[in-house]
Amino acid sequence: MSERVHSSSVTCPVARAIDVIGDRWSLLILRDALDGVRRFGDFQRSLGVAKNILSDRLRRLVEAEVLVLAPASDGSPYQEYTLSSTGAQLFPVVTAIRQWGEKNLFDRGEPYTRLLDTRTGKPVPVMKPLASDGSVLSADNTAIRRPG
Amino acid sequence: MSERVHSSSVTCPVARAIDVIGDRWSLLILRDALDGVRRFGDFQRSLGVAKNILSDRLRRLVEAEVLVLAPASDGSPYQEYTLSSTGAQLFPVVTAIRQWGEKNLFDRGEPYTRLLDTRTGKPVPVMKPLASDGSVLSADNTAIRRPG
DNA sequence: CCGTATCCATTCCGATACTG
DNA sequence: CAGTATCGGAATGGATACGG
Repeated sequence: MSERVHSSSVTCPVARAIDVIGDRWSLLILRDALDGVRRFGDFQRSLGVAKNILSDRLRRLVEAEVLVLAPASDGSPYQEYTLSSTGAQLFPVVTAIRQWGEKNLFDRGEPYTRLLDTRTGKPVPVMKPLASDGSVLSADNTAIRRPG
Repeated sequence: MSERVHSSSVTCPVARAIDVIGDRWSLLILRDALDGVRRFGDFQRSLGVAKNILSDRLRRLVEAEVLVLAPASDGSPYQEYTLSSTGAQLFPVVTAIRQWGEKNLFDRGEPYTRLLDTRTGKPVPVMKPLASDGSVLSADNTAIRRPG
């Protein structure tokens, strides 16, 4: 069911983009994918989402060609969900969201996690800097955020 | 009902941000708000959303302090939904989404609308440039996109 | 381990009617 | 014009149970 290939006839790029990634789980999946998560089970554990929902969202993202199913990478006989070049270009989107959240949704000194450590797979807690006066955060998102 | 002031105990800035703006209608409302839309009826016509839904989303955004209810601005005896400073900082988010959509969700030569003309209130159709080789779009979102 | 299928509760959405 | 109230259908979400 639901044969809609491209977002109907929406001519607004924002609206069309939202049809693809403007969903809670899809956005969270992308966040993880951009941090290197590739396996079904890893997404599932990271997000704590029901498997049927995860399955549905992953399928949608693959259909939208944001994710691509690749044969494997380690020994496992399964497939991985990797970012397509289109999907990789969502980095600025997720980064902008993250920066807005860091700056506006946390109190001073309140700890937050910045993605997962690419090595250990564990969240990396950091502190919102207590810097008193004029905040230094620029409005763009060019700063590299990867810990390593 | 629903007394959640801040997103439960989520420590990921992306997740917390998504709880506020990661909804289809909220994102679309923000898109319009960032282009100067302020009145209930204008949002309603622009989005084509049911009034009860719009009412709900606007209320949420006000509660989250992304939007602020201001007494008026023209003669009308009603209130307006204006962006708070926090809300205004979502510009990079919407811009990043728009750029991704423009670049990846439209065919070459396919027309799309870039927000609304701030004067006339009508959508401004533009063409995706046919530029052949290496795309110039940088990975950041610092470029100003306003037509005028 | 990687999914799919099914059941059930909750939420979301749109249309409509109604108030000030 | 700016909402609120209500109602029914659709989609979503979680928890299993099941099969490759």
